[in-house]
Parts: sequence; structure tokens; C-alpha cells
Amino acid sequence: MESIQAIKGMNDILPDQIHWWQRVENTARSILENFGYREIRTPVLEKTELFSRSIGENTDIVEKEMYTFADRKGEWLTLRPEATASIVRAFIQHNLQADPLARKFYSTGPMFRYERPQKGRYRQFHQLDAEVFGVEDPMLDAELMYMLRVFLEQLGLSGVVLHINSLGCPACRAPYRSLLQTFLLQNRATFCSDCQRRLHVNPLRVFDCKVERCQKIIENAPMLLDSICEDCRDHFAAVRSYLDRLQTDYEINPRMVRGLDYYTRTTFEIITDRLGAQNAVGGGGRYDGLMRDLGGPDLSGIGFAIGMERLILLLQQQRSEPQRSPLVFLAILGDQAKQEGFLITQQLRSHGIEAEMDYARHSLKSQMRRADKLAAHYVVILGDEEMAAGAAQLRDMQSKQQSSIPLDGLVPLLKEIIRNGDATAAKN
RNA sequence: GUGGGUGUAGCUCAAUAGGUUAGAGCACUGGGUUGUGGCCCCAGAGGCUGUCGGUUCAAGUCCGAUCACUCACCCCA
Repeated sequence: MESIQAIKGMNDILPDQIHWWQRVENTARSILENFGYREIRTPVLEKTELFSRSIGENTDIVEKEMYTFADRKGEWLTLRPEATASIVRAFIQHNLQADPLARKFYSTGPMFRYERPQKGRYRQFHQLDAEVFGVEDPMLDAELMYMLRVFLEQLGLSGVVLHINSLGCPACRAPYRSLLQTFLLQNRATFCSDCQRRLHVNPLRVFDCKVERCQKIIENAPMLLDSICEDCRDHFAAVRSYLDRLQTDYEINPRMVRGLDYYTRTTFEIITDRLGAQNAVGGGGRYDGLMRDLGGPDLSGIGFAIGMERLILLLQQQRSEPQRSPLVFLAILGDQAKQEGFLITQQLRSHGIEAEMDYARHSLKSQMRRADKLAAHYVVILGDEEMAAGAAQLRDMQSKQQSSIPLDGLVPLLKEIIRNGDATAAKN
């Protein structure tokens, strides 16, 4: 009988990997909360229309990457390909603009895109997401990127660069788009087949084509940054100066184009060259018209998403293993000792000490081996002799020092020993 | 959706030009005189060689199909 496999591109995160996730999630929580963000959790499944309306009908995500299907009543549903749309929807639905405290949100969870998986790209992947509504001040754009930097620094991530750009507003982007299109059409024949197609569908995308031939032509193309309107120009200049004041390094990348239609003005990406074909660890930007377009109040918005898998892949390359809390292992010999050891194990745990015992009747040697494999700090040896004497043997696995420890009051005493052991270890 | 690469033990990999009972390291279990870890030694367990079909006296090895994984394109986190 053939065993059942997980769905392509959807991965199990096993216990030996989970500490990476917990570390990233815990760091994210503490930092985002400091910056005033509050967690929000929305369903992974939404009406298809939410995404097609927000992300854009002609984007790749909506055209070919969504997990979409009809439910039993024939309603079209989609597994979320990104988080912003859902959070905006929830904000509108619960009329959160009436709540003076609800402005900054964050969320983590799985996203789904139907693509061929490869390094750093999966059909189910996880994002850390932050969104702010109703603040147009460029100060916030800078603050958001600064927060991102603090977060990545806290994790000890190196080798990434912040790229920023401005996409202008609908008012200045439309004229530019036709300007660019005219330019591209003049060189039409020279472009690769992909760009021939982009030329019509989304001319801006020609900018991030990897074909050298196309890059050559595009060098002389009119740049969006040169043709954005006065207001957008001022906004972008302000963002840059705030970033400078926060000593946050960035590169202006006038060719950076994002894959979702709703972005306006400031956009940014965290770029790396250590993830194979993938270069974006995270990205985001302003989306001032989205809330209104989804039927809500006309509030501005800005946010970012970080790919957890990609972030963790990078952290793993840097190999910074976290340290574990001390573990006590109980080596048991004999039935009577097993009964007593069982109780002690539970008591240790209930007092906040990680403890493990041997439930099978293994030899002391094999139990010691196991304790070693588990990297136990202490082993409590409990056999018939100890039961008779009313005192167990306590072995410090590092120093190999072994002493007698009375069964009566063993848990508080052990707790004390561990605390002192930690104190001296911390000094060294 | 398109192209390349790879499928042998839990993991990493061997197996001469097709040729007996498919091996090794790590991991796992037990043991190396009474109840003491890491190193060392011994033993054990663990495989329908991804699946199906074809060629052959003989297929892990050659051919075809299929599935899976992987890398890349498109695009993105």
C-alpha cells in the first residue's frame, strides 16, 4: 500500500527545525509590539473577489497562481496568496477606524500560491505581515523600514540590502505608463518573447527582465522617478531624509517594480543574493487607494511582508544555534524506583524544569548514553540502593561530579542547584 | 505551464563493461563481568534499489512510460 505524501510544495516543519521559527516569531512579536503594532488573525480562506479586486485582475498572482475552488454551494473561494487584502477587509468589516487604538496591525501565517516550487519558493509559505492605516506622513514610511531593519538586526541577519523606489500615484503613473509604452514599442522587435508580452500587459515589468539584451535597451528608457508629480516627489524626498536621520542604509532602485497593482508611492524590498534565484526576502509599500477600492473609508495604507522560509534559510546559512535550557534526566533501575522517578519527573516539570525519564527498563549504561544524546545537564540516578538509602545520586554531566541528594525535598533542592549552576555559567 | 538534474537503509552515499545472497559511514538497539555518558571494539535490526512495462539466459545497472523530489524560466515572499 502506498503511503500518503504531503501536497507538492507544502512542507512539514519538524521538531528539529522549529526553534528557528519560534525564534523569528518571538523576535517579531516583541519588536512589533514595541512599535505599537497589535496582532490580528484573519481566515486563510476568503472570497475570490477580495483578491482579484485588490491585487489586480491582470497580475500573475490572480491570473495563474491562486488556489481557487467552489464550495458546496458553488461560491468561489481562494486560499489567501497574501495578507494585506484580508486585513484591509477585516478593518472595513469591523469598522475599526472608529477605534482610536487600531491603526497598526501585524500577522503571521501561511499563504498559498500555485507555482512550481524551487529553492525559497513553496506553494504554502509563511509571511510576517505588518500594516498601518490612515497615516499619510512620510515619517511613517521611514519608521516602517527602520523597524524592519531593527528586526533583522535583532535576528543577526547580514548580507541584505534595502531597496526603495517610488511608483508615484495613479495621477502621475498613467501618463508615464503610456510614455514608457511608446518607447518600448519603438524597440519592440529587439525584446525577448517575455518582454514582448509584458509590453502590452504590464510595461513596467520589462524593467526587471533578466535578459541582457532587454536590460540594454531599457537603460535609455524614461524613468518613472523622473516623471512623478510634485507631491509624490516631495513625499519620496521626505522618506529618504527620515531614513538618513535614522541612519538606515538604503539604495534607490528606480527599476524596482512590484507584482501587485495596488502599490502607490513608496515601495521597498529587502534583497539578498544568497537565495538561489530568489532575491526578495521581504517587500512592501504604500497602497493609498486600496481601502477605498475595497469599499471602505478613503484611508491610506502601508505595509510589508517578510517570507519566513526565506528569512530562516538565510539565518541557517549563518548558523547561529540557540542555546537550550538545562535538562534533567532520570535514570531508573528497578520497579520501585520507577514509581518514585515517575513522580519526581512530573514534579520537576511542574516546577518549570525540563525533565525526561526512561520509561523502558534499559541498562544504566544505555540510559546514560541517552542522557548524553539529549545533552542533559544533570542525571538523577535512582535504583534500589538509593530507594533504601532515601537518597538519589545526582550527576553533573559536564564536570562528572556525582553526589548524594536526599529524596525528601529533592525537587526544591535540585531547583536551587540548577539556579546556582546557571548563575556561575552565566558569569563565565 | 516550459526546460535541466536526481530517485538504492531513517540520513549521506557505494555497487568494476549488465553477472551469485545489494554494501559502507552516521543514526538506532544490545553487549564489552555486579549500577555510570562522550572515544574504542563486537553484535543486531533496518531495503520488493520510486512505480509499471520492455530488452536479456541474467537488470540497481540498458530502453520507454509514469510518479516524486530538486534546480532554473515565468513571477514573487
